Amino acid sequence: MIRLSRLSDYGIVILTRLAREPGRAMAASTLARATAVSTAMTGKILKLLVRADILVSQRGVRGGYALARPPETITVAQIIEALDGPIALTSCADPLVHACGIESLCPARDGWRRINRAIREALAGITLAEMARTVPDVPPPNLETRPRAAASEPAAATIGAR
Amino acid sequence: MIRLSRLSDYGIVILTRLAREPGRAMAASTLARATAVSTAMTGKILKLLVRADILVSQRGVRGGYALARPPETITVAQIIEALDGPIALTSCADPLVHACGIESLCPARDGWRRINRAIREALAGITLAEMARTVPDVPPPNLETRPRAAASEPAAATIGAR
DNA sequence: GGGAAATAGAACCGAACCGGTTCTGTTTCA
DNA sequence: TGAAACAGAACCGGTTCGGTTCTATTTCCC
Repeated sequence: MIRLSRLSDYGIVILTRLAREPGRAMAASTLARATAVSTAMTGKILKLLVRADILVSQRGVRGGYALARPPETITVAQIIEALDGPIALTSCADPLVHACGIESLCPARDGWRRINRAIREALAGITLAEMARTVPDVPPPNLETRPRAAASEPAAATIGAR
Repeated sequence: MIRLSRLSDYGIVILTRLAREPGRAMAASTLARATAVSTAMTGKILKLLVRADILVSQRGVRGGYALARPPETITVAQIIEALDGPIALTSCADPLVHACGIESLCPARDGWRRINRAIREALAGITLAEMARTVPDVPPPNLETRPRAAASEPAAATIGAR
């Protein structure tokens, strides 16, 4: 199956959490608890998202992370690109990389490009705001203090059956 | 980056080749030569595609592989599912698997489903016929006898930059 | 009828990649 | 000045993937 790396997987969960209170900044440790993603992993992800200008960070004692822009303007495609690099099923379609060697002959060349574009557009069409909006009406019961037990299973669990 | 396994990568190339002459059956070795994919790999892929009813096979001396249906009815989604299993970026959205543990709380749950659907629809919207149709007008110069040199690079080469 | 050609299927292996951790450095605030 | 928090890089073990190899079975043709 096509699979999303856990980095992106967790990243989206974390951002979704932040998007529920767009103004508020939260510390990495708090976000880790809120999403049941390990603190180390959370930190790694948050740093990557800062570099991609999706988050802004405040260092120091009262520091934390907050969305750099309104969640309506952040797309899933941007998040995945920030965490896992360019969205392209095959580099065949990447005009920069010439790994193929038989590009000019490759009968599927244009097809690849088409596929990649379809995927990218699909992911660019979903905003973080939409992701956060789909939370059930019931205000999720105080995730922050949820017993650590639930954390044994990673938040947005794993990947397709192999 | 979201990445497509080489199985699917090569598979699409191979099928594209077959789709250029939908009626004709070709031996695995011939297809391998035509696509510059190793014979072993080609064989593996072809067998999987037969199991998925995308190809039909004829055993024995004059055997070979041919499309089981017109290329217009074969979608990229079907091909990928045949070779790599179900298309789902995360199993979070798979109603069968309950790996998450905190499903009912997961704020991104519906979002995942939305993402997965978008991807699946994008891939289901591209048919093998379309892939094959994009071959440049120039009839590709007799791939069957192309010098083996070109095969040092795999056909539809690799995957996003890491 | 037998052998060659071709597919079917499973098992196997090395290596790259990924998920995850740890450590050190820097910034900020009280 | 020290604790809390972010920044960044290095590191490591395990899983998975790409690819090969081997054996069995089918079919055609001489």
